[in-house]
Amino acid sequence: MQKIFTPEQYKVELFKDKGYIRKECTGCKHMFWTLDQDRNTCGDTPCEGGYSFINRKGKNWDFHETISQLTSFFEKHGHTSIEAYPTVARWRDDLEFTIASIADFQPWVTNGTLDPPANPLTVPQPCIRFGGDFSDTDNVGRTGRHLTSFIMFGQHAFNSDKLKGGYWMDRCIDLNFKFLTERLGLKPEEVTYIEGIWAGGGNFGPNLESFAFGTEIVNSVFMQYEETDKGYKDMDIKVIDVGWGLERVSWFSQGTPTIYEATFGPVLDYMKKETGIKVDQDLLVNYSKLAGLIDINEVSDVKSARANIAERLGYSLTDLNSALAEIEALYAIGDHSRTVAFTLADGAIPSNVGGGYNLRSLIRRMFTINEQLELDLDLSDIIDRTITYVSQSYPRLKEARELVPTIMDVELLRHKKTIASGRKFVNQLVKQKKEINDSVLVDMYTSRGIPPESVQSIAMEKGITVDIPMDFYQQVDKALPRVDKGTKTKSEIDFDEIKSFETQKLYYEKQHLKRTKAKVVAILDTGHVIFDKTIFYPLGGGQAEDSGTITFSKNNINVEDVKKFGNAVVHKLSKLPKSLKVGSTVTMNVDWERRLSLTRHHTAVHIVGGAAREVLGSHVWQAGADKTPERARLDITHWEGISRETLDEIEFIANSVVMDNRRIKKHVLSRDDAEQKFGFTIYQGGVVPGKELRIVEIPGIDTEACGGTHADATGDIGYIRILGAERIQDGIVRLTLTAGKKAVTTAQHNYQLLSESADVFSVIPEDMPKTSDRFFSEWKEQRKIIERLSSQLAEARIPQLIDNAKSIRTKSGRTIKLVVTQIDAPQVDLIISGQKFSEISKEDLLAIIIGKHEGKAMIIVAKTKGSDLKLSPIIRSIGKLLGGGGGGKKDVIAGGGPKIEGIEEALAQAESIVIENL
RNA sequence: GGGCUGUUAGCUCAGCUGGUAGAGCGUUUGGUUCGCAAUCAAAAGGCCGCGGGUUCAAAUCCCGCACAGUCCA
Repeated sequence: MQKIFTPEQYKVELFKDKGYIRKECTGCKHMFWTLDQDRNTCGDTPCEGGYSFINRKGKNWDFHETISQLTSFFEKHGHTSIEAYPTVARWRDDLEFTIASIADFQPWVTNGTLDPPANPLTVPQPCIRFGGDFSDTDNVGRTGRHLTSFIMFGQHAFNSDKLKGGYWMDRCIDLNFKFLTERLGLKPEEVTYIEGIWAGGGNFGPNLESFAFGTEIVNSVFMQYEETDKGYKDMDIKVIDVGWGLERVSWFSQGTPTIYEATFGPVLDYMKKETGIKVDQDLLVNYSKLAGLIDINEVSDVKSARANIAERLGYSLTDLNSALAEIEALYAIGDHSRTVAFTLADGAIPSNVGGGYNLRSLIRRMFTINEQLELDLDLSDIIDRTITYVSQSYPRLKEARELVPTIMDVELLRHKKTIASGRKFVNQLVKQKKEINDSVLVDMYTSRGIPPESVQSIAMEKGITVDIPMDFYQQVDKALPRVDKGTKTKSEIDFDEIKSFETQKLYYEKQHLKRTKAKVVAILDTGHVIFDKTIFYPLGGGQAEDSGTITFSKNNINVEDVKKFGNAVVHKLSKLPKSLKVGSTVTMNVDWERRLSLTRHHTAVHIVGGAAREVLGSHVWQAGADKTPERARLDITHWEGISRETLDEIEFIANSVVMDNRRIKKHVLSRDDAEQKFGFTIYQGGVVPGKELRIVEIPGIDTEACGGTHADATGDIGYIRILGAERIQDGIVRLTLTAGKKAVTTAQHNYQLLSESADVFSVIPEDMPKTSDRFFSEWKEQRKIIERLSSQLAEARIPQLIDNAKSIRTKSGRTIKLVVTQIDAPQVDLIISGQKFSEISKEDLLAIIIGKHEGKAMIIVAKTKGSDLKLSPIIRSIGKLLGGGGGGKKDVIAGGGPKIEGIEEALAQAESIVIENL
């Protein structure tokens, strides 16, 4: 593979024109390009011995200025600036969050299905990375440069035969050089370019990284090849993928000690003022220059890297840590606040699963930092200030403003509960004198969420030392089940085979067409058929596919499945007549009842979603939906369960919209117009790429980009009934609903249930709650009375039992008094009798009570309290006669069996069994 | 998506390898006290989350479900 990357390939026009020299770095041995004859190192941080731009006087661009500098520069050079995508990557099933600017265009634009919104383009894309090399969360704040959210200012050009406007390496590096020198003010000889190979996601290509003053400023990637089974080949669409790290550019231009001062500006200043935290500025600057050497890829333990730096600065590690701890805490909070603001604004909710879990962990980290360093910051307020600052460039962050305090309160409460329960659990272990070993620590962490450090400090208070094993997280990993990466089920249809076909979609153009003629254009090897046009709606957008029949030469053939691949709609038929050929004309008939029901459910889902947003708040996003003819499901983001009262409220609004009989507008708009007019909430089902969007607008309640079938007016739905809500996971509530005829039959069925129940009590349905409540409390009262009475009854038997005792002599020569009797009563009853007997009787008394109750035989054997008689063998022998057994450890033991016909024999043999066994 | 915990009195929780459901706090009543705090005594308060199964017998064992917590992807 290396072979294809020749020096010639990297030699762009700029290098030729300006006379760049290609050299090998004496440090890292990488090849690099420079104008400086005398330069021997590539420019990368380790090779330069740290950052030299810190405290350097530069252009001093703050966050917002950096965005506008980059935007205006590229606009000037023919790029279109598009609005950033949400940070929650709804349009992708392989990502939770947007992690790079190019992610906006994957997979549809990069695989050629859809044209890019503009070419070339730039996009100031906020990206979220909770882990990985770029932003190991634990180290955010400590390395001076890591962030959990950052703006990747994407500079992209798409190159293919069809697309216009693309460019390749020459122009890209030319622009790069212009920006660095003309805008950022660097001297040409200060900039170096390092050759590299970038690979990811099955693609690879050359890249050139731009360096100056000991830091990488930007990486220009040229996605050119894709890996296949037979090696590699040229991509159909070659992509310029340049992600300008916005914060990094801003930091470079300001020369502040860390990226955090450069990025969080006024928010960081406020936190410093509020907490009174001051830092030794010289130390911070000196530390920061060297901090660039911390390579978290190679030095997994940041500690050892810091120890190294401490030594070079003439500090002990402890002193360095304590000198920087507080300011680093503020950095981390600044970073986390921004990430929380971005993700909440785009509809993420903290959760126990998925990306929401990352968000929760991050919020908890904020709490922990705030507590441990006793910063006493109002975190909701910090996030709010972050929103104020960042929203100057990203106005939609303001969406999160209302939600922030609620979410933070809910999360804080939860966090406190977890900590409290951990404390209790540890105290218990200490009290029980149980050893707190490694496996206990692992268990505490994985099933209760209590980190080992907490266990340690709680145990410490009790004077117990707990050692945390060095490989703790490896042990955790080991304790977890191996994750079975499910292989994707391959579609039986070969996409390449049908890529070129395009079916006219009459289900959009003539939505009410129940019947039409169509011509076969292809019959696939798999037996699927493609027609020139279709009225069958294919599975998609959470809406089930249509069914119906195809009439061909007087045959009615069922349509079993309809799917869409690219622009082709593929039908699976129940049978394939031999005479059916390409060119044959058929008649299509759609099952209209089914379609109508699906349509009503789909529109109902939009209305209910809008109503939920109205009632619960603007944080409500669709997290999934499913519509079948029977019912519809709508998953929405919300942090708590929804009560029936609230559901009723939502249902009421939804039905008011239905009764308004509002006209539903369906129009195709350009993406820009649609976003401009309706905002990003149109992407409830995910961002749909492409220049044009099909917009379904239900005035006053909901507008979405949607490809489903919809009613013409809300009144067509008839009636919407929300059946229930369940929390399918933290942060997501699933609403189940029906519409139209199904809603009516459901309501009828519900009433039937009520009325049948009411019949049982012979009351009218209205009285049911009162009546069932009365019956339940009466039942409870009576149960108590029965208990009391049977206990009295059981007690009353005792004197008689003792009087009837008969003296016997056992095999071992012991004399005891025995009473054998039959009492038919519940077991509990007999046990009470036995117990009273045991308490009252003196000398060696033994009672055997045999009885039947509810078709089963039971035995109680009771001895005088404190006597040493062994009862188990006796009850087992008698139990055998009844087809069962028995046992116990106290003075009164119980047993029994299903054979009630054995009772007489048991009574008869009881005495001899006692003699035999004692 | 895959695991692991948990669910018992109004609250916080015990309940060991199946054999009559318990404690502390709170509540009510009564005593001591001018009254309160405090303290003593007594009482009330449980479909042992729901549904199945195993067993003579299930809060306890097994299987579903619901709800809650938590870890990993």
